[in-house]
Amino acid sequence: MNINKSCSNNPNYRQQQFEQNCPIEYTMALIGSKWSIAILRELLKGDRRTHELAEALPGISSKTLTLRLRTLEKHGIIRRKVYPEIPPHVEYSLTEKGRELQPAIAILKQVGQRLLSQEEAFRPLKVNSEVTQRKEA
Amino acid sequence: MNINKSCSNNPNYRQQQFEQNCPIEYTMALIGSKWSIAILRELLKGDRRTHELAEALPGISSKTLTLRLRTLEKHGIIRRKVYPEIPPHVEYSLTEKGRELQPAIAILKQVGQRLLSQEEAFRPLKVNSEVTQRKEA
DNA sequence: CAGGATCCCGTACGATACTG
DNA sequence: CAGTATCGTACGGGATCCTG
Repeated sequence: MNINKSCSNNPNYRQQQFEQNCPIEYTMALIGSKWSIAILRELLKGDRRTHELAEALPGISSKTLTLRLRTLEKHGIIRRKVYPEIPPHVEYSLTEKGRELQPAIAILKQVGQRLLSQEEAFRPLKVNSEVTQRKEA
Repeated sequence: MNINKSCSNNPNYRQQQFEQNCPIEYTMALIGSKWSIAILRELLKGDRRTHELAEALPGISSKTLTLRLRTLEKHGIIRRKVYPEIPPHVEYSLTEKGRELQPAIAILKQVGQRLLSQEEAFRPLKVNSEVTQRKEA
């Protein structure tokens, strides 16, 4: 596991350029930016036109939407189909490769649920640094 | 699944403050920032002193390291033990809650490996937008 | 309708000191 | 050794306007 070493001392973390070697960084580059997962979740439900995505993701800016879509496309995660009509018609769909992200997204959700429930249960949520006596003394 | 709706139109994504409801956002708040996973992976190997972490994570600044550690601690992911000695001695360890992040990290790695191998296999890596004829016509 | 071009801002992170 | 304080920067992302 050379991941700790090679992974994160990388200024371009979560950018188009990443360490090229670290699988974790690669995944994070795909799903780590703000709207990526939301877009992917939407496309997991089915193909979507641009404005359908925009409407399903209230708050996203058109700039960010296209930027994320371009990046995902670049990595072969989604496919972009242009129907040369007027008005324009563009449809996005997940590729097979893109569907492989689903388990990752699912786990992120599962783990989050478990951790959230624990957070509610104990309600510490504040720094509870312990001061301990010397280890051996 | 109200996640798309509630999840990501949130300006504080991946910050200490998050939507409080979305599990995915919560997980991303924990592991989404640059050095989080690297730190967690190191602590998964065993308890670590501050400088041990710093040395294992070449490139991280002391500021960022402590910031990440504080955040993780705040969420009950790690534990901070202070041995009041001179020179100071602080030791970090994963909590039980923190260990639950391991499967997520593992999946991120697995998925990344699979996707990376496909990337090498096909080497498209460029935008290959298709222009298609009208759907029905 | 899809999306490019600008302008702007918050902030996460790095570099570099400096303390107890 | 562990951590804070300060300063500077890059960049992700929002808002707005504009085009084919």
